[in-house]
Amino acid sequence: MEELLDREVAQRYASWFRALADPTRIQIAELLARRREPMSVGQITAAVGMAQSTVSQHLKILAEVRFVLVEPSGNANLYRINDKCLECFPTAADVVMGRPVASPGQTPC
Amino acid sequence: MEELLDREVAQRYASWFRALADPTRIQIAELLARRREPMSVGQITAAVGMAQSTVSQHLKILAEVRFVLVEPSGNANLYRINDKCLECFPTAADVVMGRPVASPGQTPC
DNA sequence: CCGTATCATCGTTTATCGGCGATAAACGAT
DNA sequence: ATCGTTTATCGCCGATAAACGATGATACGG
Repeated sequence: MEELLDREVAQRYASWFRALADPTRIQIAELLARRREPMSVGQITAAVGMAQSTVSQHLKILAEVRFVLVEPSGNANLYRINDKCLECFPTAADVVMGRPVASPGQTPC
Repeated sequence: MEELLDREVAQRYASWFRALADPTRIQIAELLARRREPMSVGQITAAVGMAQSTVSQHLKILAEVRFVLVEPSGNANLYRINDKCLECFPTAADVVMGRPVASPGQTPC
């Protein structure tokens, strides 16, 4: 009879980790995080060196968990890192790995 | 021609995130992190409420990335959280999300 | 030595993922 | 209105993952 982390919270965290459970998405997220400015899908595709449809799919997955944000600009779609996740995601990693957090029992974002 | 995070580093980070890309493994890791003491597979199985073989498989995945450590004790196998990953994993999350890190260009562990 | 307890591994089934090419949809410009 | 550009979506495939039951290995207690 051990207490477990609430299943729904675990589900949410798992979805965040799953979004980064692919090396290409890691590279895309890190790229967008380093250049703080938005990038078009074409630029990202050129950088990654994979098919455009593949990159678009990865961006969709990253956007679903709101690690990246979309902003249509004229014809192109611009993606940028979500500054809020720059905080809440590493904090979630702390929680899972057992590091105490400022407001206990609260989800980090 | 954009610079990307090195593919091998991205692969390693992705393998870490993938290990936590499942709610059951999140719960197991958080449980082991909260109780800092080792637990047997039987105890963990009872806590999780899934088949023993399933829990064993999850523990194997967590152990492969060394988030948890195994220590055979008599008959039972005791699993505990790896204190070193309590540091390096959230740091990896920082790197991916673009937060500057103490020694740049170095992997966190 | 035998039985029990504990855990890992194997084989199976079902579902999801990651990649691609092809196609559709939205838009600006001509 | 049509064309070219840009992005998203669809269909497909091989590979991987998650769950289970059954079987196998290893240690302990009679």
